Amino acid sequence: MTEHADPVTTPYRPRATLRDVAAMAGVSMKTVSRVVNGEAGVTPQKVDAVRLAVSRLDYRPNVSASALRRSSRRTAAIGTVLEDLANPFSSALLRAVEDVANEKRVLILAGSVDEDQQRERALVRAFTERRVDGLIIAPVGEDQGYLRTEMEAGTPLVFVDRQPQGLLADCVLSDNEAGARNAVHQLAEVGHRRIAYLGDLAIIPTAQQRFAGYQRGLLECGLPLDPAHVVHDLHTIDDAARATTALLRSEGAPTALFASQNLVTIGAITALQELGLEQGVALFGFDDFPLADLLKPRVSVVAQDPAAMGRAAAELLFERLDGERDRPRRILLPTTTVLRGSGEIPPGRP
Amino acid sequence: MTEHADPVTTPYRPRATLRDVAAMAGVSMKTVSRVVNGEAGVTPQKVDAVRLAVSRLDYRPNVSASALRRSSRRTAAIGTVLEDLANPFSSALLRAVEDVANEKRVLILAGSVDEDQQRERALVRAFTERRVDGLIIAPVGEDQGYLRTEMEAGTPLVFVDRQPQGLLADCVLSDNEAGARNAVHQLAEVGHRRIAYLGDLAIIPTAQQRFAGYQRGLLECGLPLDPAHVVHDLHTIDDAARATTALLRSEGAPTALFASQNLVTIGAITALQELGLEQGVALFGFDDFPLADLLKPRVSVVAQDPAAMGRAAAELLFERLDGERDRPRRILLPTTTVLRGSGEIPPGRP
DNA sequence: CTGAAAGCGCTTACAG
DNA sequence: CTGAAAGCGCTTACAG
Repeated sequence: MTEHADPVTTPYRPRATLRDVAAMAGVSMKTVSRVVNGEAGVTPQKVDAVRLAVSRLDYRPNVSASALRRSSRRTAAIGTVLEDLANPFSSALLRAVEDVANEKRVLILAGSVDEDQQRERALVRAFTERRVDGLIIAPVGEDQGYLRTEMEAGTPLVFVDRQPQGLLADCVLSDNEAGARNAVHQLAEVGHRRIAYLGDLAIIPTAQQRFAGYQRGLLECGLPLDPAHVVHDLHTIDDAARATTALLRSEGAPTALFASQNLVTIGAITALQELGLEQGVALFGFDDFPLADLLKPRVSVVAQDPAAMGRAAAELLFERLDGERDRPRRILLPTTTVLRGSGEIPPGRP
Repeated sequence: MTEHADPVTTPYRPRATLRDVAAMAGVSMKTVSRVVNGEAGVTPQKVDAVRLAVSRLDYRPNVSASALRRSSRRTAAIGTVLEDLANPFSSALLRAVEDVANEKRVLILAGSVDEDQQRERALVRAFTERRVDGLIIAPVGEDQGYLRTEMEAGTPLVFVDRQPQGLLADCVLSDNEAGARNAVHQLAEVGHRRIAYLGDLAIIPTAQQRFAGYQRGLLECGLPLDPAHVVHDLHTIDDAARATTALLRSEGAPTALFASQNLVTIGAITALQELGLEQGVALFGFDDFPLADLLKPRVSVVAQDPAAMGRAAAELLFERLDGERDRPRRILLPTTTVLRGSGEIPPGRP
């Protein structure tokens, strides 16, 4: 009992085990196991004795130990690998995953990758070494083939936001291209002919899709693609603000801006406000954000639904855990064009 | 090998174990264990043989199984219990915890309690049943005494945002009272004498502290506390907007508003904009929020630093895990008064 | 330097 | 209805 006592500091009181409960209740470990797991076929008398001992010892079963021995081998935990737990997109997605998992009494291990391939692999490895029952991943690496063994071992994998490469697996995506295209159509309809593209890192697949949608939109509207109006690789608010300022001060400045992502949109707004042009230049953002409708002008956006993505991904995952063995599914969620004002500003006079 | 084969669907390929690696490498399990854990004293020849087998079998050690046997009993995972993983405060805090934990190669189990005591206990129980190495908790329950056994068993506990009740443990708090008091002083300095309080659920300890700060501020500035200007129990944007509208339409309406929380501030802004009063009524919010400085007027706030809270909490926790056995510490983080414009609007003429 | 035996906390597969 | 023995995947504590 006191074998682990530390001579220097107060010893910790070791946690009670199944064996301790059995000893106190005067039954076998197997009987305690039955009671704790709610199995039928135990005398009410013994059930009471076990319950009493459990509560006296404040016994907490060791779920890891039981998972180790159980035939299902389930740990009742899933891993969620996201871009950045602090950003609104990732955190809304995570919360939706949590809500679905919670109904199944499953816990969430979560981590941020920050656009770093190494980190993606390190997190996945750490999660699989804990034998999570499944993984939801917003992939950043260029190849997810390293997950093949994991899939073959029966761990369901669902990718969100971006498609996996080098691996066939379930995924849940936003229709990035259609969303961007719609924004361009909307701006063209108001009369814009010089619509700039402000894009995130060009290596990001979703950024590529949004750029493709921008190009298609221009084409469909009979507008030329002006390379001077295309800026890639904006990853922070400051990046975007600087690029916007430069663009608007240039010869033949655009009359409308399409910002391919949250932070880029905010950077563009910052620049527009500094230049006093927020009512004079149209702006469309990809991704909605809190307070977009309290700004002046209110900000028009192509909205994704991160909560719906998280929910869909979690539901796919749990279907797999329930035995669904169909071929990989690909869920494409539509975006919503939200007209609030900034996207409807007409072109000014040249 | 094929004992678990399922006749109906493709069988999963069972994951390789230490035993499999040992067999393939032609060494004992103990030797594989040594290599995998980087222990010295193994012939380079055998190290190579083991490494080869590990990579051929794509062997992933089972961390739960090893934790079960290890004397330290560490699982290299901590639990984080927060209000709502989707809100900016919780998610910024979580991300900071993650960054500290990541350096220690420790994973995060996370969950939301949504102001629900039952959920707090259920999450804590689920985490402890997985034998997390420590817990960071933003408590909502009125009593955390149920965690005593856990503490005695040696699991470090750090509370954030709110103080634990019925339990002495480390905690990291914002100085809510001082922050609210400072806001009132600021508003009074500009000339306001009728400053309304818009508060969150009165049962929330931090709301109580902010209300106390509001009262103290009024007292110190020689202003009367007008019960008609105090509204409690606003928990959503809509609640706050409605209350603000009612307040501003009433006889002897306030000339300044103190909003005790994020969503309440946003609700107040919504109402002010609808009434066209955003430039005529002063507003101070507790808690900063993204875009506060892009609104018109820019929103003055008492800023907390959720990332600093998360970092401090995680650092406390890891100090405990490193053996620190001092008495519980209480870290009180100061707030920052950020003057942006809305808090400096002077009172209009009555 | 290496490995056989025992055991972490629990469940399985039996036998009674 | 109940329990003794074996074993999940790994590390400990030894012995050689």
